[in-house]
Amino acid sequence: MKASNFFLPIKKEVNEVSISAKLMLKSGMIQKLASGLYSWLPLGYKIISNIENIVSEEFESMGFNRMCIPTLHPAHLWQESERYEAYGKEMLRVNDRKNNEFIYGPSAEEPCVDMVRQANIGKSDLPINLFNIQWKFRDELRPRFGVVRCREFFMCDGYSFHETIESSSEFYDTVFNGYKRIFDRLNLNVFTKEAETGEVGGLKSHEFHVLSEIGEDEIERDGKKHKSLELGHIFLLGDRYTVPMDLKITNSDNKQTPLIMGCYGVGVSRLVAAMVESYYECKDENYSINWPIDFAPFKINIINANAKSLECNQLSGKLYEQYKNISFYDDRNISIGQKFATSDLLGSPIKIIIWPKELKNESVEIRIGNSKEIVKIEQISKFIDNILVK
RNA sequence: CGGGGCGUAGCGCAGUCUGGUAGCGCAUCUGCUUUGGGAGCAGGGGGUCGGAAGUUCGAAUCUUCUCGCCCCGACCA
Repeated sequence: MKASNFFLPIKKEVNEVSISAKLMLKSGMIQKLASGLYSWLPLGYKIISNIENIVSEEFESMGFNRMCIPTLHPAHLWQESERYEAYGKEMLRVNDRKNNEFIYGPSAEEPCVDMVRQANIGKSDLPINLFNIQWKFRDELRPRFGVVRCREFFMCDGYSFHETIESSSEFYDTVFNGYKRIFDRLNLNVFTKEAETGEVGGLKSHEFHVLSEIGEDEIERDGKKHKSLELGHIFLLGDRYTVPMDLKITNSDNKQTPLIMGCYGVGVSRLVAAMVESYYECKDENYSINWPIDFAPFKINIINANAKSLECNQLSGKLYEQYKNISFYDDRNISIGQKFATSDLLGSPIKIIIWPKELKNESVEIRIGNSKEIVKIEQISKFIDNILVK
């Protein structure tokens, strides 16, 4: 991507409490539309999509099938499970033109049960493991910290259907371990804790937390109090939904038995904030982000230090052609200071700076994290490829 | 839901107490000079002060109502 073709509205000043919200707004990742509602601008959308892909891959590798449930659900499904009343004001209720009642889903247990129910399944179809990554809405009392506690958020939610508690419980453990892999891949240092099943209900649940300034729970660690932020929550639901919604199969004794269900959530949009929160750096009041190479919005940032130099333009353009799909090429005719400021917020792990003076020695500067090296032009590909392979 | 606060140009703010029809920084536009960490100079454009009603000769400023937003608490899979 060329800077001149990319909508990246960087702001110098934003008024926000949390660092992640500040940086996400500043760097042009998101924009506030209303309280608790954020638009994802091109940069932010790349990041959330990368994370979505990682989460999706891991869910598939655990044995889930990806599907997609609409954001609007008919109210009657939620009346069947008796959560329509229980959810209270957090649930957004809307009517269509025929005055039928709908809700904007805060979760999707009910429609997912309905999906399986409609399929008229038998014992031999089990287990069934489904997930979707979809926008959810909860009308929070007090949205805060940008996309950390917002009203419309992007959530990955998995649902499992088994014949017995034993097999459901076994799968629960598979997901428990799968979650650890997801957070490992995202370089987030999570810990788990047993939790109340609360509104969702069921037999047991575990939460996945990361220590964070913007956490909303308080926990004790090494005798000290820390704030922690919940990123995931898994539930062994038993027959909490399958009994009231009448989802059952005929077992080998020719008896009708309710399916045993599990549900597994990960806050994808919240993950972005958690990651910004853990990858930012601050030097002399200048904030920068350092994205790990696996999910950086752009792996390579090509910085043309002088867009008026024919030689600089030629080499920059050539490098851009070579790494087009993974790079951001700052081709603008602006001061180098502004390009570095943009670069700091973009957070690419590999930065190639084409300086006129270095170019005279047939070299460019390459920065990886906080280290810099002068690399001969003919060595660039080798140098870069070596880092990309790792 | 209780307490506090804010709403003035795209963004960040001053002006409100003590009424006299708006100002600063950044951004933006034009020109010239610049380009090794958010360039400099000169010139220009953009708001009628969240909305409504009221008081007044006159309201960003005072009064009332209303909408939106934020912070603390409570709440939160």
